[in-house]
Amino acid sequence: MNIGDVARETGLPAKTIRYYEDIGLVAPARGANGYRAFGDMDLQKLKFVARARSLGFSIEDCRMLLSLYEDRTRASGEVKALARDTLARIERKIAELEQMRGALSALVERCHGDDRPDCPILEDLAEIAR
Amino acid sequence: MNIGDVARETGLPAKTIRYYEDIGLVAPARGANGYRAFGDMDLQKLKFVARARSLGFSIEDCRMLLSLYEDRTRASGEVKALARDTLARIERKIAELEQMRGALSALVERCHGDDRPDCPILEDLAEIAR
DNA sequence: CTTGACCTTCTAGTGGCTGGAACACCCATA
DNA sequence: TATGGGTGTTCCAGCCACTAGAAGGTCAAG
Repeated sequence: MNIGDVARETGLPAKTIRYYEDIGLVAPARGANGYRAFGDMDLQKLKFVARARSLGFSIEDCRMLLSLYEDRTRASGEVKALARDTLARIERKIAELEQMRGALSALVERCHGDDRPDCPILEDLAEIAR
Repeated sequence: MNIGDVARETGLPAKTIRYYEDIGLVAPARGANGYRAFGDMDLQKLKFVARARSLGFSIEDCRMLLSLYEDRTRASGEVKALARDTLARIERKIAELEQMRGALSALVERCHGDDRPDCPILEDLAEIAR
């Protein structure tokens, strides 16, 4: 399989796959022409990583998860701890964004948004700067 | 005012303030010793930016907002449009993170997280990779 | 034989800082 | 007057996870 096929299969851009090779997440073989030759295992790994990334795991988490996945004797506790940390990080981020959304949407609602120059949004920004 | 005072007043790290000068958001005067000498307007601007950043506006948005703020004749519609775009971006990000949270928390709950090697989290990652 | 899709490597840029080195300066105390 | 600690300065490098783009090699169809 060439990189384009893998990109289609995994949904990852080819650039990203090359980057993942660069940082050592996968190590595809090379054909005589210098093209990357991806095997089934490479494809599996990349799908695994794509899924983990979509769940919010960092690249380093993914590296860890891959090695845990390959270690048939690992305890599920390790994986769960990693997942819980990730979940907590996601939840903090959500809370932060919800805070922003609340404040900003209140301002947007109060701003009439027409041709007049007075604007509650700028007033809020400036007032807090006082 | 020296940079340290401004950092205390605005809550921004001194490094960040230097960076803001670098990219042209503020242009403090310089004293004879080469130290930045911040005036009241600089302080106001930095507080304005800090507030705008905390509401999720990008640096480029902040630049725009500052110039809109300085333009006494600008229409509030421009500001509102910028704020609405920012709000939409925040809402998309929240939705994405909530999606992650849902999927990941379901997995975390199903994982017993003890010494046994079977782990629904890894199984999910691998299964989708099939 | 040409076209066009694909592949390669490489450098550099994104956003918004942050860390650290190496040096200058200011002020209070001994 | 020495000195020591807390400030300030510049500059370069690094973070994360890619992404853009240039310059070129390869392959299959018509």
